[in-house]
Amino acid sequence: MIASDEMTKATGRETEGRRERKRRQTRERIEQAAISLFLERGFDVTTVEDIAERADVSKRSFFDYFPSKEDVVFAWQDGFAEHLMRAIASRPLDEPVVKAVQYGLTSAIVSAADERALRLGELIRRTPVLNARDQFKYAKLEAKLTEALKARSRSEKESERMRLLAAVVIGALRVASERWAAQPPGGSLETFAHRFFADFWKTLIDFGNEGLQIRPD
Amino acid sequence: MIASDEMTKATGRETEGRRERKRRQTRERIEQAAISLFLERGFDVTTVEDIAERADVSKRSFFDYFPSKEDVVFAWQDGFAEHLMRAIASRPLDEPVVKAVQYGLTSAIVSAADERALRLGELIRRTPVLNARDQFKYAKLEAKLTEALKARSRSEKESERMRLLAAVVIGALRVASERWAAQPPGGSLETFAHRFFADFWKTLIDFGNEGLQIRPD
DNA sequence: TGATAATATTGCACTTGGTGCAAAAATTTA
DNA sequence: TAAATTTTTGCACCAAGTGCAATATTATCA
Repeated sequence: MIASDEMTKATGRETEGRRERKRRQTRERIEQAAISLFLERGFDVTTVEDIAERADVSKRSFFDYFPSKEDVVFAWQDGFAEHLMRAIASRPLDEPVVKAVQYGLTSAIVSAADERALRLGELIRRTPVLNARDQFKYAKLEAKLTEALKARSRSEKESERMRLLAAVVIGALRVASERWAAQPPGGSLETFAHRFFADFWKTLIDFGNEGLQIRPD
Repeated sequence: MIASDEMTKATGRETEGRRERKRRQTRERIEQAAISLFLERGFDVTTVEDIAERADVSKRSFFDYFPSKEDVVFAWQDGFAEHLMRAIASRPLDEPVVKAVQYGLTSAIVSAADERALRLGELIRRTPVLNARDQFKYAKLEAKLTEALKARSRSEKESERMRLLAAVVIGALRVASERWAAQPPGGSLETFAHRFFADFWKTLIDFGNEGLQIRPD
């Protein structure tokens, strides 16, 4: 139990008994074994037995730590949605939603982008079944974002707009992550995000204006 | 072989030998058996053997017609992307892209929305694994749309904008399908689509304007 | 400390989706 | 009718995942 405070590596070591510690260690061992095997050989050709063997646990135990093979790849991402929710909730209520979203997303992105994320991103991109699941993650993220935004809105009308904002902004997130991956590495992610969003809002206006010109054929 | 001309029910019956005819009939039998079982009992609890039995073929033969259980649900959707591509390609090149997209999408939606689509939509919505795959479909659709739009654009700059347009518009499609499903049935889909888009473009402008106000904290 | 309760780990049998292959059945062609 | 082609099937097999009961480990408390 209690996977809630994995962040308490330094602070809560006193309260972490042998049981919790061993369980955490085992989980980390499994995760490391799995990821390294995935990167070495590929996701599909790596069997759960391979992973279990390298992590020195039984195949059955693997499923006691992760509900599926795929979940090993995506477990670390779980924090992203939570971070985003918290970041948005922490913005002042009188702030324009769009601004709250931009800052929330930027904060979540920056905190999630590390070395491992890049390598896993590569793996996900070149593995169809992981790719599919990644899209599902975006959908769930969109749902959570919608929820967070609706919580800020006062009218029904505004709520409907928030659903649209979430959809549009998660779409932007997908594009942004593509562009960031295609960029020469080393740049500042904050700067990139800021520029991307600025361009994005401008482009939205262009699209909107073009769309408003449309008259029935 | 030859799944290419399934539309030739009336016209090409002379050229369709016993082999092709039986194969088509078997495929339809399997599909019907599967869908009806999915709707009766649910997707997860229906086994391929159940389907094969109701369709009176062997389990092995099922996989000769469909690569996976999920594919039975999504096979019919394959036409959507093609229709969209064709619809967009048929719009005049000097037409604003946004207009071409709106009309292309509307056309594809209208042609795809039938009785079966609604019931399958319900099934997909309440079955997580199908839901995931559905999201993947959207992603692939987005990729195809991007491709179609980039084919229309002349500059690199414009190409990048097209990637954004595709993302934003497919996001809109997701929201639109939600709203349509939540609506009292019986209305005109064309009218609904037209109104939705009009509202959508206006909302984009609002979001864009809000976004442009953002200054660094 | 030692007994006992709680939890973690494992082995094992089982179900299901999916594939490869070769034999058998149906269909077309000569 | 015989030969060639395609379809269908049976069968053995692999891998993901689950349920369950037995065992081992750790925590608790008298």
